[in-house]
Amino acid sequence: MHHLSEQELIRRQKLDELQKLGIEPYPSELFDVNFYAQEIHDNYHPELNNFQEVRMAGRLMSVRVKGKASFAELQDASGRIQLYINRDEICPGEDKELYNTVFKKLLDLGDFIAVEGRVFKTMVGETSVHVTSFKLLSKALRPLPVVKERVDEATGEKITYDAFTDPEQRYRQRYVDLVVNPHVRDAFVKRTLLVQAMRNYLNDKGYLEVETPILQPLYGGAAARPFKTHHNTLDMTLYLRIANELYLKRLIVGGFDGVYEFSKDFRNEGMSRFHNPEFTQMELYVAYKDYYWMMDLVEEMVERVALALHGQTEVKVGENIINFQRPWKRFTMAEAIEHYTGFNIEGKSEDELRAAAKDLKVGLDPSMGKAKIIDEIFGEHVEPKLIQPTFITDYPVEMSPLAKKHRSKPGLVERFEAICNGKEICNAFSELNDPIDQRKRFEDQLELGKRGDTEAMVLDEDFLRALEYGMPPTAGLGIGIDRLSMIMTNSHSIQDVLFFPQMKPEKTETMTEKSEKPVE
RNA sequence: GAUUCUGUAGCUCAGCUGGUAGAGCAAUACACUUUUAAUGUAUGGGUCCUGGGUUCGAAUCCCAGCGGAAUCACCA
Repeated sequence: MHHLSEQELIRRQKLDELQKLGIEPYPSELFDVNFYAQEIHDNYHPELNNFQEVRMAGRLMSVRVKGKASFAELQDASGRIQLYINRDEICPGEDKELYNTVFKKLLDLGDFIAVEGRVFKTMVGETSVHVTSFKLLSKALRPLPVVKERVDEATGEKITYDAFTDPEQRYRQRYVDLVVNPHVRDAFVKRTLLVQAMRNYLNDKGYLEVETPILQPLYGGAAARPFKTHHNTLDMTLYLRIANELYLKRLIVGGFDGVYEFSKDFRNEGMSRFHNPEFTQMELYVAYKDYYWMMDLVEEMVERVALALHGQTEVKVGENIINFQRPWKRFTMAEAIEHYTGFNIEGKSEDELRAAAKDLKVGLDPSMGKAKIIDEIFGEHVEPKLIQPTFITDYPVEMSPLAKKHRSKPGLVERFEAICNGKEICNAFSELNDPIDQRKRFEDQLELGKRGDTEAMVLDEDFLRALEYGMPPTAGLGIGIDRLSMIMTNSHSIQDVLFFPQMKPEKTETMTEKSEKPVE
């Protein structure tokens, strides 16, 4: 156990004293809450005399003792409400111990308590609960950070004092962050609303939410390095999925018309404010559709998400106001690159592209093929400039081994990405369903792998077998839930939309076995 | 991985060119029956991230390590 601070020792002493008084600090029986702080604030009217029998529970977040009466603040799942506690009402007889000792001395900030009482407005106009009885529900042995707020009378702005801001502590002890930083809680609620809005939209369309393997014998469906693990009984290598694309397509082969999955994916790559080793994508596959149709769906779905979260299509992100109202701009990749660099990539050889990249000061390494070079130019000179939601279409075939050849433009595939606030938020294609072509694309990937591309895809023989049985023409989509959440909640870092972002171990002693590097 | 910044009380932070630690909130005690960053008075609380080095003397200077943040590069 860690070294106990003075305050922690005092709280443990109080625990003993409570028990000596016959008060159980961690009672078992339920407490039947009938109202939350928010609904009282929203609906209490003194002239209606409503909320006269409330039972509430939550954390005690501040106490102002004023002699024989006290004010306190109770924080429940919806917010805070002030409590008014009068000694002689809590303790009608001669024995004032419940007020003088239990309430004033043995309760601490952070304790969970239950109260019963009636709602009223104080002389200053603060809606409060006049407490008629209270009960300890759970004693807190560690002090929470004490964050105080004041409303500036001149400007009406909220001023926060002693905010709990240290990023390391906030992420490592997210439970504390959530208790004392209401805006953190709001961002996570919005993330959940976002997922619900998408799920409702997809269910309304009649698509089937499914689950596919996270542990996969072959990793596929994206260009990324995987996490590798081992199954003892089967004595075989398994990978944590980097995508679920190939499994969802197998389900389309199996006869489902529309399937989707909110998928935790894992990529063994660098971390940054945009990247966490595990992240969430929603992948959707719909039979008999193409990528034009899918663009319409994405616009409609994301617009609906913005409306669900903000009640409007405009969302403030950093310095920008982003408007998700349909229709979004659409450019081909060649158009976009030419627009921002003046260079036309169409019909160029690898050497010509390499030379152009050099002129544009884009760093390359020798393992990069034609497609990768184009991707680099795009990533450097175009993507960061696309702030409003924009579709980029028609990618080089080499960088899209699972997308169908373009119906009219040789060397390209029917693929689009939506870019927003300078970052990709989704990736979609008319899915490649020609098994002969798919096999050739996998073989090209193997070649790239031999050239040193560690993210090249591996050949999945079972997936090819499925395609050989026949897959209908299908439109597919992957949409990054974390990225979209960041935009929709105006979050600077992915850590602000993940409850428990990946971090280094806290102490060297707690460090588990140092993992071995996989031998490739 | 590179560069820059950073680690002091439960929290937020001061601490100058080296002289053995400070504030506000929180805690403890007392007062106060409609306060709200409540107030007033008093008190306690520190492995100054860790380990070395320089020095009569290190929170401060130097080296190494551990943790964190920002920016940059590859990936969603």
